[in-house]
Formats: sequence, C-alpha cells, structure tokens
Amino acid sequence: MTVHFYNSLTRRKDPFEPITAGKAAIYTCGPTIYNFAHIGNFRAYMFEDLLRRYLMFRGYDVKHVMNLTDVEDKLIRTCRETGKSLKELTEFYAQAFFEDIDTLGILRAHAYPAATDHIPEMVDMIKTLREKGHTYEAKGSIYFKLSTFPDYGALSHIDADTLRTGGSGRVDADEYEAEEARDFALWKAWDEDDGEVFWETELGKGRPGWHIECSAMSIKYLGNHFDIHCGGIDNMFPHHENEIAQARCATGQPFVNYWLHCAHLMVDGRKMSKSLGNFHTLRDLLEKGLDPRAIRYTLLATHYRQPANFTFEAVEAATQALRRIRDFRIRLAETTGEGDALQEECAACEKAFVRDMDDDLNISGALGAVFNFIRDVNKKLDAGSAGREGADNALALLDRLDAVTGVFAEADEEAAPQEILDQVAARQEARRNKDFAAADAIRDALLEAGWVIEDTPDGARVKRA
RNA sequence: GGCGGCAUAGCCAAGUGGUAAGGCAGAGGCCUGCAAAGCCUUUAUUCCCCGGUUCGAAUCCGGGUGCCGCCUCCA
Repeated sequence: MTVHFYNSLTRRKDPFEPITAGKAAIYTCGPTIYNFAHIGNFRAYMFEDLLRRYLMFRGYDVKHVMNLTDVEDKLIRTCRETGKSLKELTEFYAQAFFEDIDTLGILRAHAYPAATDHIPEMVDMIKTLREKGHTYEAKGSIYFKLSTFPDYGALSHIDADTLRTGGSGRVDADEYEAEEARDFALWKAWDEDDGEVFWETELGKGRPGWHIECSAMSIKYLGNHFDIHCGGIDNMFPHHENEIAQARCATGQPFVNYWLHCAHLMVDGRKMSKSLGNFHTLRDLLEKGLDPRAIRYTLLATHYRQPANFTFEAVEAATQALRRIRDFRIRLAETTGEGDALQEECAACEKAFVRDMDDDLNISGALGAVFNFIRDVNKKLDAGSAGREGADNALALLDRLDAVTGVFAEADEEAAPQEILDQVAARQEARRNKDFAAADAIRDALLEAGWVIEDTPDGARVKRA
C-alpha cells in the first residue's frame, strides 16, 4: 500500500508518486498578514501540517514552502485606514501568525517567502509572459490574456467561457480595465489609493497582482515542476487556476502534480462570520481558557475534505479525549515487571493507522485505531499481564504516532510540588488509620487546588485535575 | 443563472454494495473504605425525505429539502 491523495486535478484518489524518489516538495498558500488569522485559516494549516508530518512519517524527505502575502488590496486598505505603513502592519501580523502556529504545534515550513521580498522574481516572470505573448497592457496595468492558455479551467473543471462576470456579487466589473472580465492582473499600475505602496520597476510604477506571487515563489523555492500544492477549496478558482496559467505559460513545463484542497470550517453549524458572533481567532479561544492542544485536536480530527463543524462542545470532548491519552501514558509509565510485550496490539494499531492515513489522510479512522489500541492495552494493564517491555513498546508507538498527529505526546505538566506531596502523604496516613473523613477532606482540598488523587494498588497517584 | 461539496445517535465524527469505527456526554455494572482512573454492558433495527436498481444500499441511480463553497484577489 502506498499513500493516496485525492487530487483535485483528476478528482480521484491517486497513489502518490513523487517526482524525485523519496522526496516530496509541497507548496501551501499562506496567510495574508493583515489581521489575526481565524480558526478556519488554521484548519487549513492544520491539514497541511498533517500532510507534511505524515509524508515524513512515511519516510519522505519533505520540503515545505508557505508564502506570506504582504501586499494586496486588503492590506493597502488597512494601511489607509490605520495610517500605518505596510511594513509595520505585516511585521506585526506575521509575528502573530508565527506565535499562533507555534501555539497549535504546527511545524514551521522550511521557508516563508514574502511577496514583497520577491518583486524582482515576479517582474521577471511577467516579462517572460509578455515576451511569449500572454499579456497585454491597459492603463499601465498588465493583464494575463486567458485566451492564450487553452487548458485554463482544468483544475476547477470550469469552462472559462461560461464565467459570469460579477456572478459572485463581490466585484464591480466596471472597476476593471481588462479586455475580458476573466483576464486577471499580473501587474497593477499605481493609483492614489495605493499611497506609499508601490515599486518602480521595468514594468512601471505599481505592484504585483496577487496570483503571480505564488507562481514565482513556488518555482523559485521548489522548481518549475513540483509535487504537491495545497490551499483552501475557495482558492481553487481562480487563484490556483491562475497560478497554473502563469507558471505553465512562463516555463513551458508541467507545474504541480497533486492539488489538495481543504474544505471549510463552520462554527455551530453556520458559516463563521462576525455578524453571527461565531467568528473566532485563536487568541479569542485562548482567552476563553481553551487548551491549545484541544483546539489542535478539534481542528485535526475531521477529514480535511469534509466540511467540519467547530463547537465548544467538540473542544470539550477533545479535552477529555486528550485526558484519556494522558492517563493512559501515566499508567504505562508506572508499569513494572515482566509481562506481555504488547507486540500484537502495537502492530495492529500501527497497521490500521497507516492503512487509514494512506487513504487520503483518513485521520478520523486513524485516531479510532489508536483508541482501540488504548482500550486493548488498558485491559491488559487491568489484568496485570502487561510488563515493562510492553509499556515501552506502547509508549514508543505513541511517540511515533505523535510525530504525525501532535496529540499523543506526554503532557508537559509540572510535577506536584512538595507541599502537595506532603498532603498526599498525610492523607495516606489518615487512610491507614481508617480516618476516612480526614482523608477525604484532604482529597477535596487538593482537588480545590487543582490536583486530583487516585488510589492505585501501588499507592496514591497525584496529577493535575 | 452556472459549477461543486456536504447531510450518520444529545455533540464531534469514520464507514461508499454485505448488514452501523472511534471520542465526548448519558444509564447500569465490576473495581474502590468512598472516589478517580480503567474495564464490561448499554445508548442510531438505522444513516435528511420520497421513489428506483439489487438477493442485499447509509453506500449506486432519479427527484426533493436543508446547509456550505466557488463564479476576479476569502483557508
């Protein structure tokens, strides 16, 4: 069995065949850093994190590049509204973005190219497109002439001729100078509203269009032809179609083999929107006291092509699931003596996990396999038949699977301080004297302080509530 | 108007032709001085609705309903 991905290009699950054996080059569309990212954005980055981690788990040497869009309409508008410079804004929100992905345990990409650091690359690509006859100019702006790229629409399976101008109601078609509404801007001539935001280049005074950055930067960092390109489903058209048009027309070579698109996240069964009051940034959720790992679990646990529903109830369920994992690890750590090496259970778990993940990253099935494993091993721990070797094997398996999911690691909790341990000892003494009222009072007081006591055959265990 | 996705228990969510994974929550039990944790049993005769194909459908087909996405810069 090999890794299979649902490829938007073929609309099938295709076996993953890398261009270079053993390597996987991934480009993922990153954030526009004009505000704090919301949990819908993080769902996409979480899926990409899972993809990257799983390919690493499967032995691929992965190179992951994510762009940062730091020049674009919304940013320029924000500059105008706040009086801040582009640099001030984007540095602030880029910083916030990195803090957030660290909080969620999302691995850092190998490179985060920012658009404004690659103006020359974009200018070069636009010049190449111009030389090859794929562009035209109107009022100082340069447009891509779609009619010169017959394959347009192959990814989203849209017939370019049927596109309805302004069909989304988002755009006033009259604002555009393109010959045809479906043509898109490669280079936008400066106008007053752009203020300080412009570059003087061979193409004139202006700024790059949005789509060109991803073509220019992905090619710079991953080559003309690379393996995997990801993004939200909403980016499939037109952004990714436009990327394909630019890249293929510029290089004359194939561009990307596998396009993977992530479905949207809904909140409480509705589209996330500020007016519904269900719009959450990661920071909002942390302020409400939610555990970042539980948020990670919640965003991760639904298959990436499935529209997911984010609820506080689901985060609570995730918190409990993580607690179950934590308690399982604690039991394993305490296991001593000879006994079952748990090889059968470990092998069955890993096999099921890999089988499901190979199937287009079926994380829900894979997590189910791990919980079955936890139950089976708990049973043996109850029976006292598992030994230290088995516990080590089980912990090693959890660590391997944690490298893929980020939800099976040892909880990084502080050890109970001496005063708490003294209380626990005092309670044990009371229990020995059959003074259960005193023992229970101590237990209640400790629980109040955030520590829970569990009595085991080997003595009392204290852990964070 | 065009194109596409989704609809599985109280909640989250796998399963895409062979008789409903898993997590959370609930109920009962074992264990415990009592708890907690763990384990066991239980919780959808049924997978949005109506038809059809089939020996057999949550899974395929047709028609509805609802939610969501894209149709020029939203993950």
